[in-house]
Amino acid sequence: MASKIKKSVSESSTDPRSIRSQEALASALLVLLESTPFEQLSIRDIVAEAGIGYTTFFRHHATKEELLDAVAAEQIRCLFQLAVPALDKYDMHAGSTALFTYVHAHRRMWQTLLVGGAAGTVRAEFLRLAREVALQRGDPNAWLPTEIGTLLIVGGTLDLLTWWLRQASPLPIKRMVELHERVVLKPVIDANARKLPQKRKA
Amino acid sequence: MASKIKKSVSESSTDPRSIRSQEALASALLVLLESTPFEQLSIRDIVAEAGIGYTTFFRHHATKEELLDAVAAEQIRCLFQLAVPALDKYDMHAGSTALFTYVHAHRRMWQTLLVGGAAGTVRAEFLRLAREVALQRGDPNAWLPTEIGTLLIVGGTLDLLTWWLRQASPLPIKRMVELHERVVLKPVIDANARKLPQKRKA
DNA sequence: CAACTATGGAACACGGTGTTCCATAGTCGT
DNA sequence: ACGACTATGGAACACCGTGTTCCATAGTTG
Repeated sequence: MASKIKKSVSESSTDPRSIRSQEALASALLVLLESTPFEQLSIRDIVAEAGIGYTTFFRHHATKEELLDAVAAEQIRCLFQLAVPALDKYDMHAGSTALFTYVHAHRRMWQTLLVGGAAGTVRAEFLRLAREVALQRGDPNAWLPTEIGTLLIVGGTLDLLTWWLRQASPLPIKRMVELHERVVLKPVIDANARKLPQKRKA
Repeated sequence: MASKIKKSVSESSTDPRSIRSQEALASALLVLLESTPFEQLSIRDIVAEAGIGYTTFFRHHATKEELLDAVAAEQIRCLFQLAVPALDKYDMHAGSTALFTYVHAHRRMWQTLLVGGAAGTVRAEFLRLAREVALQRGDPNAWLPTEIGTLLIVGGTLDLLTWWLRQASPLPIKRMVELHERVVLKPVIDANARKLPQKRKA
């Protein structure tokens, strides 16, 4: 009882039992998300699927949203690594291709994360990550505010991905990459390259 | 007790009392949304604000989501009317300007609808309306699938609006319209118009 | 083996949902 | 103004999910 400063539930102990519980919760959530919208899941559903006790849930996460955040954040980090090059004018094609290829390879999982009720959370997390990168690279003097460029690229990319994941017989990766580059990436990159808010013609 | 086919709560009676209740609920929701995220609102909160009985709520809406849908749908229809011309290549500027002007005039309300927890619902409803329009106008042979064009324009526009509504000291309407046209509308319209790669110039 | 720690589970308080039943007050046709 | 109709408010209720506390137990570590 020495220190009572923080009761943060994210202690992430190294105890095997703790780790097992955490992983059981994470994969249980992913399994359930394949058949049920997130909002409709109760904590009891999740612990039942995970095979752990109800009380134990709260020893790891304060709410089910927190669990979702943790699960989604990890998957998103993976995807984001691949997507970053797409922000680079010269690596655009490679980045875009890697992105769609990866999503296609894990189609089912991304359907549950992007098409289902978790979409809002996922989108927010992506934006958070993207903002970090954009802050370093962004040109403060660009015609297009960095914030907006980030917003439109992340938003457009996720919209495109979500649409793609909904299709019963989806367009080929090549085609999606082409669309992505031309309608999402290129317009923003072009707008970014254009400086000259001051000297306006006529 | 003759027919029991449907218990649809959307009877929308013409009885003055019924109408008063409906309107009280709608404006109560809008008031509460200005201070509280939608998910955190209980039906009890809403009926208290509206000054009607708890039971009465269920005589008009099965869930609070249904109430939100009804309220949002009406506001969205108004905004959409103004936004439609923006989809037209030649009315683009007028449509875009009308859109941002209208939102600015009702800034507070659109903040509650677009920035808060209702954002998902609003986005979905916008898309639904846009799809109707796009289906009639869309060229099935265009390089860009109509669905995707719609998706990107609606998504991009709402992203832009949401960002704008978040700003403490927002950019002027003129500037937003310029951004909107160049980074959201133009790229899609261009992609729609041509089947070949094109050289864009500043 | 012994100290530690995570777990499972029961019991509980609390709050929101949605229903039923009924007395009452508002509405409408005549 | 009167009577038939209908929406309302409210109480009582069943039900379910959340989140806590307490404690016995099983797993972990040295």
